Amino acid sequence: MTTPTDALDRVLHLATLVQADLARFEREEGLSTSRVHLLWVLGASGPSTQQSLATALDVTPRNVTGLVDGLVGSGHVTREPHPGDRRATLVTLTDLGTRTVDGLATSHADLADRLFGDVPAERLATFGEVLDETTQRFAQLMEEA
Amino acid sequence: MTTPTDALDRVLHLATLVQADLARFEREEGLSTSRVHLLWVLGASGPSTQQSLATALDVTPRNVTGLVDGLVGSGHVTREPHPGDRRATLVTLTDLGTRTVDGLATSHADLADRLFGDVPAERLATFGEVLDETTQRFAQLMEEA
DNA sequence: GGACATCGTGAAGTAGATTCACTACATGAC
DNA sequence: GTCATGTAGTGAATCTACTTCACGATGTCC
Repeated sequence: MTTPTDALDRVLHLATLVQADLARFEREEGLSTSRVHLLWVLGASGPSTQQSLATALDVTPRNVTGLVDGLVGSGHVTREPHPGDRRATLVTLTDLGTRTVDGLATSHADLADRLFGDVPAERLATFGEVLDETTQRFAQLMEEA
Repeated sequence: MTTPTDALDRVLHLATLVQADLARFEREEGLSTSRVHLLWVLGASGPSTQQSLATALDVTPRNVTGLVDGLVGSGHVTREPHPGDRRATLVTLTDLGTRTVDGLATSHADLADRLFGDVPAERLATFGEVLDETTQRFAQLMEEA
């Protein structure tokens, strides 16, 4: 018998394990969680201003300055002038940065396959549906509060 | 159709949302994530030496010193002499600390109920089983590496 | 051409975390 | 007993992430 608390605890437990795997990736690449997060967002959204990165990462613009400083230093991104707004800079992935993001995506998909690849389609569908419903329910709870 | 990557992403997404809810709790209590984590461990294991806390939290003993300093200051824990080992100190929850841990447990169970309480038992069972199998598969992958 | 908002960054400070060195105590060998 | 070695906690110094506040340089709109 699975209780609601069981279910939540297991979700959190799995998430913790996956985060540990991410930490391994970070160690191998010599990058911190925050910097990898920034690279990931940059890979998803393309060249971005530091403002938009700050919004996406939910941190202050000042913090992004520091993270980008580090990533410029390690050769993962460059600061390019923004065409059309001389206040802003466009943070852009270098080849190294692109390879890092690709590697992360590959490793992520790989892990997903190894974890869920053998689950029968029907069970996986139920699993996904329950998660979806739950996430929606969560959003609803947030609105009420 | 739910793909393995979908499934993993949704798990991570839900975990992120739940963590946001935890952050709300922390703000309300005026505590940081690390300190709440320490309180939680302390609640689960009872009075502990800083060494064992360091192991449980997977941080250095020096770091525990700082966290306990803060929690002593806020009145959530006390440092008691260890009976039988004068090198060690026993970190113990105060009444306030106990109430905080209880509040966290309640809020956690509450959230779980609101998220999973309406899921039919059979679907919830499947959900729990898939998570369990996956977590075990993860442990197996770690051993191989 | 002002008034006002926006983009990035210097300065200063907080919290979590680390390593290294050191003191106090414990323990087992002799 | 005492001596060697290991363990518990902490001071000092340092790192990263993060914040707020102030400020200069641009953009925008009437």
